Amino acid sequence: MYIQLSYMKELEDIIKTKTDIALAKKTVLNISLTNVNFKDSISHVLKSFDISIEQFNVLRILRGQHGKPTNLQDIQDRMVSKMSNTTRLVDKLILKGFVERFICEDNRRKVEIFITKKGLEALQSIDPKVLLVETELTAALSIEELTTLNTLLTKLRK
Amino acid sequence: MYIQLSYMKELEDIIKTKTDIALAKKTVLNISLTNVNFKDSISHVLKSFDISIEQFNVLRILRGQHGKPTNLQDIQDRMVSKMSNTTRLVDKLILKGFVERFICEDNRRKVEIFITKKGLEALQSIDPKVLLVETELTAALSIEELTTLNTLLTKLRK
DNA sequence: GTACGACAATTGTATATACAAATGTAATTG
DNA sequence: CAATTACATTTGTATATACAATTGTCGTAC
Repeated sequence: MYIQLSYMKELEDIIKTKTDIALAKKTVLNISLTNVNFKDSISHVLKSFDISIEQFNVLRILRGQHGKPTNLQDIQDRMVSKMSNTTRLVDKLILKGFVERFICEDNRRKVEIFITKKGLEALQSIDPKVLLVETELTAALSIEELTTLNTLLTKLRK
Repeated sequence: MYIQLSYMKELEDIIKTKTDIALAKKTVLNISLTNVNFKDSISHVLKSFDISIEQFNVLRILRGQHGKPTNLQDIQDRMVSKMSNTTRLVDKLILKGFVERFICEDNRRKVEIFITKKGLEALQSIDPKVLLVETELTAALSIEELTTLNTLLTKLRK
């Protein structure tokens, strides 16, 4: 009887563990698959504007500054995926005329980056297209379900 | 009264739309952030084994074949993020001695790729470390919550 | 005020990825 | 059976990313 109980307990642990394993792996895979889907769709939209997702994100960060100067570190800290080499990403945006870069007079080690009128106009034409895709991408879930999803994702990163 | 009702209706629509917008954008961002978190942690573990996530995934696909020959297209179809150039990824794995490549005798256009003993051994030592990280990454949610999360993610991709 | 460490950004280099063009093989069609 | 098309992979090239080393600037301690 003792043996049986011990055995049962062990088996329960194994089953529970295996469920945990499967769930953990499944979740990581599921997030990855969903992210690939999202990224592909949004990249596809941005492609016609000759801009990458990261460049788009940086432009939006700069717009959110409302003219306040932004240096490279600020940008990097606020970027979704901390990519190395924000310098060269900004270079690309400068080449396209979407941003300007000045040396900070208070601290000559820093640079100040501003979005240009052209950059703001580009964002204005891109925004609705991206929004449309984002809405389509999440259309399969109700508002309640999306809210739950966001709550769980936020909790997951705690 | 008519005007008021009409106005109310309009406002409701605007609020609803704005909520939708916020939720759609928030969800896309949340997935991206979570994915970056996951990827960073797993990459960090794999780094000590001198292997990338994509290489690790391909090795696992090959192991899942249990000796059945696998060609490049099969691998590509089963990869999470359809990267171009599986050829060069396999090249890296060959250099490390983790896989072997043969020309398929039935159809000389195809190549057959197998995981080697060394590759299987590498996977065996990597697996528990990755599993540990995956478990830690999902530890903030209960089994019920993780199940809900997976259900929602799956539904989202439909 | 000069020597030192810390800071902010840039540059160099290796590797990774995306996409198009090219190579070699097989199947099909007249 | 020669020519054409489709298939499976590889190669070329441009761009992107990761990481380390370097440059120029600032703050501080002596």
